[in-house]
Amino acid sequence: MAQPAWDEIRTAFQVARLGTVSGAAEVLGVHHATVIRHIDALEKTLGTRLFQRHARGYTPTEAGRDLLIVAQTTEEQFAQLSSRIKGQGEAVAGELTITSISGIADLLVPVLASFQELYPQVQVRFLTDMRVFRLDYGEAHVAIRVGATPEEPDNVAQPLPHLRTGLYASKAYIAQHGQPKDESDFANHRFVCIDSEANRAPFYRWLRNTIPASAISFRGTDPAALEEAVHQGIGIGFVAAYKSRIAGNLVEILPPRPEWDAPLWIVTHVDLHRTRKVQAFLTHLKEAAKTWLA
Amino acid sequence: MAQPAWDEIRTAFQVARLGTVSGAAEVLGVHHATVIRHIDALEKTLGTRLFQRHARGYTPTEAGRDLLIVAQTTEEQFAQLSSRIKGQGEAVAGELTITSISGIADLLVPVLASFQELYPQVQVRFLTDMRVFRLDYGEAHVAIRVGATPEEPDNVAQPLPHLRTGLYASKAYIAQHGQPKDESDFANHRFVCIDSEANRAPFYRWLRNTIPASAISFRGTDPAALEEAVHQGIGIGFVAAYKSRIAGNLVEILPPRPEWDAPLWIVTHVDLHRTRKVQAFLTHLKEAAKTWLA
DNA sequence: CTCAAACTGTGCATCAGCGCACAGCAATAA
DNA sequence: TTATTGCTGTGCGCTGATGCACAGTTTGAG
Repeated sequence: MAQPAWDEIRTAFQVARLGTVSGAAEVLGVHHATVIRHIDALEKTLGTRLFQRHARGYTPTEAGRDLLIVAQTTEEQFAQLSSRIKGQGEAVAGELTITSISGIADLLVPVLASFQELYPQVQVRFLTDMRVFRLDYGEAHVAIRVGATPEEPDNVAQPLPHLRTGLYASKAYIAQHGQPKDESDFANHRFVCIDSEANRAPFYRWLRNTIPASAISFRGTDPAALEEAVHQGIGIGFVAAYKSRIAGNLVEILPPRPEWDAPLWIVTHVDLHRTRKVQAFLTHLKEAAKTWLA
Repeated sequence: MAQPAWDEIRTAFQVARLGTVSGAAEVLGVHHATVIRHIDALEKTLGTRLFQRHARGYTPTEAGRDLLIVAQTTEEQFAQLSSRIKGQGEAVAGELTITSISGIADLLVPVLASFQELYPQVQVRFLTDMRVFRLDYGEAHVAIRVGATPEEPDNVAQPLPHLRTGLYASKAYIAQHGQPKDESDFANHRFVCIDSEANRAPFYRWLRNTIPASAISFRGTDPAALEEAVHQGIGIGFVAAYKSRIAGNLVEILPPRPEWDAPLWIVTHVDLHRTRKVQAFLTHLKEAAKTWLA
């Protein structure tokens, strides 16, 4: 059975509220003939008269009064919704979904925490996964990406300070195997490396080219596991510079080199990029990123 | 500030619910291009994106999810309203407003009582006044009129048994003044008459023509007062035949004559005449009217 | 009684919104 | 890889909804 058009209900609502076709037409900003046609159409689909017509106006029938009550609340609901939506583009509140690879979670979580402290009405969702979340599917407001420049057409990408990586060993490893004198000594040591040949991280390519396979004593697929291996003294491996500073039990074998740097990107979808909530987070993140260099 | 069109909100609601433009178009029975245009227009008036567009569909933003929730309840409200209105034309329930002149209230009230007993879900409003209520202003569902054939264009009028009127005196009057032997004796008696010369009731025209003014000892404007005067023994006067039967303290001076009869009419507005509720009352009233003759 | 104002109602011309058709893109299966 | 399916997006032609003008009615004031 045919459902009535919502616009016709709104027209009927104004007629019931004001009592005249002309008044409703003025409020709705249409010609009064349009109002009459809406009412006629609505009554036809409902199969009942909504109004008693007379020369001085329309008086609602029982059904018309029923519609008046229902549409009244609808009117209010929509008005609230409208102003809420119009306002929320300007308000820093509601959900804010951030995504990144899990490897840099400990870098971001403090930023998220301080951001939430700054804007208590924001509910932060922090999604990390091996796969790349898609902004154009609305999966997140902001993505932190590491690696090559994002090329998606509808995304806006902004650079963050590069993620510096150096070669480290734990104090436990040094105590057991000593510290390499120079690069020629590396063959006599034990290294930790990613298992995948396909991994395109520049420092692992360097490692595969420089270190003989025999010196690589631990391989794994999970970056977090490799990092833990370095901490446990299993071997020498690459660790992000900021993590080594936090850890305290690591000895720098080779300092970070520019060619090992991984570019960090803030990526947002064009549609959401302009909103004040996203902008607030972006400035906050960029501000926090300055301290990463120190 | 411009309010969004309700139809566009409904379109956006279906898109948010189904996730695709095409799906919403099919449900709404319009072309998918129309759906896209509605969304674009709605987002423009709201000044915010409601959906993230991608090749596989539309995923709602925060604002879109907000709209989804609000419009969801609206959808349900309207569906309920729609079926309620569609059904109520067929249901004998809700308000039923009856109107008549106050003079025949006691004739109608028993009918109303038994009707309400028959259909307990009906709430009866019984309006009586000196003025004639106007059906085309929606003041009542059914009017009981007495007198000339109603001529209003949008009203449907059905005849009821004529209202018979006779000349009566109370037993108290008879005890004091005796009973008139014949019409020539009327000049020696006391009569009760309406005060207005303009009153067109046929029996009062007869009275004004037949009874000398000197014999009319009580005049008034309110029919109820005149009737009470007859009961109190002030004089001989016209009383509806059915009332004299009920009263029991009245003596018939002249029996009802056909030329004194007042036509009774059931009048309804065309728009409401077809509804089952009104029809139910009409049949009930006509059935009850048959007993008035007995 | 007459006039003016306010309202409904309708035929007609116009224009905006609609459906249509096609292009383009993404995902899935073979 | 290629073919297929299902989706979005857009220009074009047309239909149906809209605005306009005028007629008819009622009400209230002078």
